[in-house]
Amino acid sequence: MTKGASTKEVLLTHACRLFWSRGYSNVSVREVAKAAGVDVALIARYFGSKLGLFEATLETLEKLDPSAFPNANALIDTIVELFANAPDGNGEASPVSLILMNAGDPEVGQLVTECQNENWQKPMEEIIGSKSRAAVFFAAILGFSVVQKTMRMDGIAAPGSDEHREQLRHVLKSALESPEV
Amino acid sequence: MTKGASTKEVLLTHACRLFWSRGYSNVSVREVAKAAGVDVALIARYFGSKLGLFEATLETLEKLDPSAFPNANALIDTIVELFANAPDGNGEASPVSLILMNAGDPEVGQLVTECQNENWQKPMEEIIGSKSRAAVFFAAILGFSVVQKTMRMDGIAAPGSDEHREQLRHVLKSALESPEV
DNA sequence: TGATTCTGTCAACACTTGTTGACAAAAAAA
DNA sequence: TTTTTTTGTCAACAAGTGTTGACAGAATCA
Repeated sequence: MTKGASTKEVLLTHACRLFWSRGYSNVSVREVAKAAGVDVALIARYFGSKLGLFEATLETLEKLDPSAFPNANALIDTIVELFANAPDGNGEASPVSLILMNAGDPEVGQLVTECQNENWQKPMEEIIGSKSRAAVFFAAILGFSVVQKTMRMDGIAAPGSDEHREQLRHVLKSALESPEV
Repeated sequence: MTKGASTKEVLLTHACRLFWSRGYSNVSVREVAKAAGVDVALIARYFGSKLGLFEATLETLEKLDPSAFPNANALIDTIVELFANAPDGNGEASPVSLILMNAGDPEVGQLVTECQNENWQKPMEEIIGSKSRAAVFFAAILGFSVVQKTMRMDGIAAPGSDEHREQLRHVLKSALESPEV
């Protein structure tokens, strides 16, 4: 447990790691508590409930800031580097794992969908300037993320390599050229 | 319950619908049994266990037959029509929801990954003739599927419309032009 | 016919789940 | 100091989980 961090913070840290890698329903509050090295009851105290804890993990996610990107190409650059520098797949949080892994539970699924919409989708639409292209753009990110991080397909080059950057860049670039509807 | 179908078949039908739409861990055996209108114990009898029942649902999935596709364009045509004619999102089985919804449970995740690999990925590689392009191709299908069926983004045109076909076709076509690595 | 297998019902099992409230120790405030 | 608030511990609850075995009726076979 991180030195100096409060119990609440420690719980939140481990909850993020566990929920984001294995999904809401595959992680029990007892497991989170154990990982954090504290008692289960403290989750109820600090976050009200398991769902409250999950919500708190969502709130730690940063919102994409449209003003930080002059155009869509700058967005692509950032995303490409983000994927290139990501540790390759072990319990790493990614938009996609969050969304789909939790789509099975209606209550949780709605939380995740709203979070995705506010933090990523809307800003992307603003940067890209097209609702349909933004949707296709996001689909590309999502698909690539799953195939790379979750499924570890060997058709995808090693993260960090030039080939990997080219693959992802090509996908994102062509998403921006998708037909507007 | 479908007239004339055996109990085992009825169970399997409802298991497919439930598991594929909400994921393994979000569906209990009692729920499957109730939907099928039979007793819970029959699941153990006919399928051995819950995991056995899930495995059985995977075995009902058709393998993609490479010999049925002279080239990659034919594959695209088929997929585009598949998506166009799909009922829009209610508990419909799609490769993607299967894969990610169940990635949280190691045991289940492995089953799904193997199934995907055998039934779809390998045949696609054979048709496309490139491992890396096949991976990107699959990523495109996956991303598009989630965004359309699970998230229902309104940037994606209505399934069945010409615009929808154009969107998907563009995505798949450009995946085939991705850099080989 | 009787015997045997198939099919389904029921109650219970051992276990995990999220959640709660009583209680103690430590810290802060009076 | 005494009092109050914070922080953590413990045991237990009610509900749900997958699974099991004993049992009864129906169907099949001898």
